[in-house]
Amino acid sequence: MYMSLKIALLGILDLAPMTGYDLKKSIEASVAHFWSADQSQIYRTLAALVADGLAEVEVIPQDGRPDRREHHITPAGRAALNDWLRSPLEPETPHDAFLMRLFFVGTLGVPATRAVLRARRSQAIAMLAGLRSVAEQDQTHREPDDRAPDDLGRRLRFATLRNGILHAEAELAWLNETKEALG
Amino acid sequence: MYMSLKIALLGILDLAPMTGYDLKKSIEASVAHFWSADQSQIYRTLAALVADGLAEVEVIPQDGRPDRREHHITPAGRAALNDWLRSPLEPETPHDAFLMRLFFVGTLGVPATRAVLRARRSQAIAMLAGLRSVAEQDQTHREPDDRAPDDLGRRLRFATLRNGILHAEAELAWLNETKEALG
DNA sequence: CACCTATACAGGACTACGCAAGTATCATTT
DNA sequence: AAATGATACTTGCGTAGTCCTGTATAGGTG
Repeated sequence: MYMSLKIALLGILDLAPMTGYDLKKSIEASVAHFWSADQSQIYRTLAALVADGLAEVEVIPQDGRPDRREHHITPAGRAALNDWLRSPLEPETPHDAFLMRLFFVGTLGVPATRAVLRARRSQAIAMLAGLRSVAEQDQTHREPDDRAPDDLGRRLRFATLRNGILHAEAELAWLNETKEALG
Repeated sequence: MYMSLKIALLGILDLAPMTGYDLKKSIEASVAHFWSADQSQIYRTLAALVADGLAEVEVIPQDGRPDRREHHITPAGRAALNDWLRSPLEPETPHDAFLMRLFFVGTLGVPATRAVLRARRSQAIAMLAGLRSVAEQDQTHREPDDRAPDDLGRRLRFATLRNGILHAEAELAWLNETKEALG
């Protein structure tokens, strides 16, 4: 959890300098399946990066529109990013509201329990469909004979999608198993 | 995310009245695989429940030790719990620091990427072993001919463990697939 | 012409949470 | 005799995050 939005911003700024506004859109377009951030939180975190010397602002005047405050990653920022990427992963403490619901819903009886499981099933199916369509586009837009230097990065971005897909499938398998176990 | 610790506390207090201290231990013993909470956060949230009329305190003097401030769920608390259990599940916005790491680690090259995946593998194996041992104890301690009124609750508590196990297995399967994909 | 959307940012109010330390006493262990 | 661990709760500090509102202006749509 710690520092993760800072890292997300540094990681994206490492690919290209951009404004807070651009970052918000970039997050929605590329890492939304495993991370999300509020607009105001992005601006605040960006200000923190600048304060820490990890990013710098280049003001680009525009007419009509507000100035672009384009943020560039600094060498210190790149070092902080790389340090974090190589640091040990702290095992995350789980917070799963759905499992909590299931844990306690038994007192309301079998019909209420089934309703909770059905709702989860709908969500899992929607999630799976969303991930699959993004993954297909990813496969389609890919050059057939890609020997580009960012080939590793592309494979890894695809792998994060596959992760979501396999977990969504596991969730559906678990839902079937659990439905059976309720008789 | 919202209200979930309140719900966890109400859910546990619905089974038996207890102190904040007891709640901390109860959470560690029963829902730790999908929820965790800091001690001070438990006390704060408990105070909020009392302020909202969802729980009441019964002070039980003890000699030597501090008084037990035993918290009991109120009818309003039970109603709030049941309302939440029947409310629609808000789809959770994901925050997965590991996938973020993987997404950006490509710039550091294949060896650093493999290191990240290996670390994840160790964690997944440890997680799986932990869940399996809890699940086995659960199976063993269970009465063979259980027709108790809380049979549904017991099955659901077991189902939350199975959920964790299936996801840990899915994670390992994904790790194997991803390792292959890196060549 | 009114409304909506996009671009671009700022700031307050609030919730949730974790870490750390402090207060107090008894029982057990070294 | 001193350290530790269990019971039981409190307080302060800092981080991370959301929601909502406000400030501008340009361009397109009904």
